[in-house]
Amino acid sequence: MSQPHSRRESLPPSTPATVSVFASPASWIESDALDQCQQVAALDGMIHVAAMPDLHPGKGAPIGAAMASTVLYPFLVGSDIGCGIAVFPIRLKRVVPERLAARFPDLDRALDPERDANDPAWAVVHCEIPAGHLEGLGTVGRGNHFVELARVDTVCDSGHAARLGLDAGDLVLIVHSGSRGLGERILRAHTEVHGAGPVSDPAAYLAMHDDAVRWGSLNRRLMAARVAYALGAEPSEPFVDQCHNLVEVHDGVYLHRKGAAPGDGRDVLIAGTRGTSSYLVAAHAGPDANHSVAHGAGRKMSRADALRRGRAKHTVDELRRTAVGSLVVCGDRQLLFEEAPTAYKRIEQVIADLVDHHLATPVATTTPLVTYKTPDLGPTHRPDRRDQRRKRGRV
DNA sequence: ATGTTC
Repeated sequence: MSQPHSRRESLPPSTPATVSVFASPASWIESDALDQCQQVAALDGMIHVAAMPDLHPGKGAPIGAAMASTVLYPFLVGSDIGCGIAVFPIRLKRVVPERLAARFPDLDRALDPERDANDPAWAVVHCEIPAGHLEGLGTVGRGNHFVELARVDTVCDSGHAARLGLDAGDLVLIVHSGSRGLGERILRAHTEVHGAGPVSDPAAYLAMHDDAVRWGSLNRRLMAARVAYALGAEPSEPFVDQCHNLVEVHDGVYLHRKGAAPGDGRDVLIAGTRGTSSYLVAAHAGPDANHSVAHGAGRKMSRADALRRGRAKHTVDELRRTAVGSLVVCGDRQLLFEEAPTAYKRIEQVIADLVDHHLATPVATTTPLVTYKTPDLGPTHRPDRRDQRRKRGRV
């Protein structure tokens, strides 16, 4: 077993917080992200920072880290409070990716209780809408968010998979999304007064935070139902739904997760990329890892780099029809380059690091068939001037 | 990641 402390940085004696990086030397971790871990470790009240193998630099705080502290810092969770990944079983009669891709609903358009009163997706809502927040309900958002139809590929632990009711060849919907404008509003309200400082009233923040976590989970269920109906299937209960951006309170300690999934005995889907497999794992991370595991492959390049280098390296067509034969529904060219599989680390290495450090055990892999990002260029699309210029050139 | 955008 490789030691999680092999990369423990030397800390000034005045800083009691420890930093553990759960990655092998073979895994590339940007030094900026490690610097951010040290900056977090130096915050008042910080106890322990556990960095996952998908660690990469974020805005202020690193992404792919679980941070335990006696003080609650909203910026360590970020604006997308409640973001997570849910996996739903889905049964379809015919699986023709091209046909299915064309049937995905418009997940940029929110569900409106009045206008869409008859939408059957509302059936999955069994509670009040958290915070009464209707804006953006049922929408996927942007960035690394997606809704993916995938097929269970390799079953690594047949007993565990059977307990979940999963078998090789089964179809699933993977939904990665969060609390949209609600979480952003909650962080902004804090930041406008306190910046990156701690909350003065943890209970008040946590009440709003918990609403955003519930809203994010409900949003994933609503989207899964919208997609299931649109593809001619019935909605289903998720067998995995884990939030990787949140704060948990344990015995007076605030455990901030930022791109780090709960790893204490739960099953987690660790997302690959739009063009590579994802891994369903049984997570069993202990206190050294702040009870957390990775949440995905992790970015290897910044969005700006991915855009610049991707334009030289890829065509739009190869990003929309991937190496594994899956389709990517995405009418936003820039996003397509930013989210290119080559902009991410290899998911196999991330999983290997978790296994080597005894944080997780693979249960099954999934292979994408159709990944939805944002509505495709429709038949009514009229390219603007810039698009026309690109069309004549490479892109 | 988000809402907003002269």
